[in-house]
Amino acid sequence: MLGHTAAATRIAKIPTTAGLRSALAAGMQMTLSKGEELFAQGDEAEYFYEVVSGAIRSYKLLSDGRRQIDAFHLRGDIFGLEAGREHRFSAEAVGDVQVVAYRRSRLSAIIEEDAAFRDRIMTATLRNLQRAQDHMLLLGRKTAQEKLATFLLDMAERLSDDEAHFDLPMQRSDIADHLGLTIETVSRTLTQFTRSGLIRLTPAGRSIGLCNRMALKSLDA
Amino acid sequence: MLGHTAAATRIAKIPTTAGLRSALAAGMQMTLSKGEELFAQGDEAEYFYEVVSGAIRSYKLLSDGRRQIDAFHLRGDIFGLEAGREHRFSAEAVGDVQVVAYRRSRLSAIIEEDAAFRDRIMTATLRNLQRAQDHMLLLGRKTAQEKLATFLLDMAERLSDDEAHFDLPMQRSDIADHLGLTIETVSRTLTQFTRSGLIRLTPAGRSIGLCNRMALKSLDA
DNA sequence: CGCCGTTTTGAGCCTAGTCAATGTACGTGG
DNA sequence: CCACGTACATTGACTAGGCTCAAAACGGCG
Repeated sequence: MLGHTAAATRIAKIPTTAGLRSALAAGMQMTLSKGEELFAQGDEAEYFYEVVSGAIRSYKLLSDGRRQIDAFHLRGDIFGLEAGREHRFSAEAVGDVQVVAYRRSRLSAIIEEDAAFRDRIMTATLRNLQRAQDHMLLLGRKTAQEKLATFLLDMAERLSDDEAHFDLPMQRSDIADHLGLTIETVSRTLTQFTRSGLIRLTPAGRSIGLCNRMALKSLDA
Repeated sequence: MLGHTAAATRIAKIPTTAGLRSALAAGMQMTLSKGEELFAQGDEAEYFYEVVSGAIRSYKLLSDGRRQIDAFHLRGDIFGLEAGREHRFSAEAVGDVQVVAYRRSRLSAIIEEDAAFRDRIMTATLRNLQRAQDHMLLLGRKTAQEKLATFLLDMAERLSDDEAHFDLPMQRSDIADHLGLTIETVSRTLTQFTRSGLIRLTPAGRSIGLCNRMALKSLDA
């Protein structure tokens, strides 16, 4: 039904470098290559993560394979912290990725001792919630054009310095499963944007230039 | 375009009773009647809230009036806590509601001193995030039938003791704006469920009995 | 009893999905 | 260096699920 592929391989959770954030909030740095799975829905939530470089997609699946990517996590984002014992969604590397893993069992100790780290966790969690709320509005109420416009502006803000040009780390099927569309609709809408002079696409389709941010903003509703 | 009505009136934020949770986590109890607004998107986020009884809808609007209700908050739910200074969504009473308001400015003090309350806040926030993630899957990838099946099972779990019979606090337009559908589709799908013997609807359409939870579960995907 | 808000039902349409084919970039090995 | 294979993206023709517009039915309440 949907463009879901991702034959991800499980990665051994072995730290490559030991990064130190603070005495207690020690994190293990790890590297994942394209498509590798960080954790799967149902896995014990022993760690939570911070992205150092690259992009992580976190997603849920329906029994028949339909996929919803609820977020792309980029540099600085913290994710994978759970209220319960198990991860409620899966997470994979979109391209090559570096993350820092924090032990959840140490969380209460960290929170008790390190006020700054506690604030970061709380703020990051609240920001994830905010993003989720914005995204529910997009999924439930925006048209395909509006969805793509919102997505492009968001990616420009998060990926580029000049807000005008950036390289998408993910492929069309990821975008489709994030926006609740099909790859065909994503492709068609981007072509339409190109023809209208809103954006400029490189042949490979991964590099994007925003030519008319005003028009995109107005499509964003 | 959508079934959005809600001519909500602003409520004066005056405590009716003073409820005490713990020495520091003092909350003001307040009562709202049907349709009253607790706060609006853009308001300063001076308080966050816990539902004592009734239901709160929290939602976002697009410029043309399209509405997405991202959550219904029922007894025990905590909501309205923000990372920034402003509320990122609006909140209204679905019916008559009692809530407890906590001052956000006291939050850091509370967190510092009261470990149990801190855990409740953190857990509540993480649960809100989990609910949001589940709901994104619903909005992005489920059919109308699946959406309604999921919704009914969720409401049964949260509203009824026997998980078989309950009264919906909200009207069709609320359900529609929560599930990313129109009121017509909600109504048609419920009629269809009734004809298939999955549920039983009282004339008013607000009281619902689940006759075949198995079948609903399988629709839930 | 009659009004008003809400829900239900009906008919037709449109946006996005499905199915299928073609095009393009890139890596591999002869 | 080029032929080939694979994965990804684009385009086209057609379909369908859910939306729109419209009207009728229903329930609650003054």
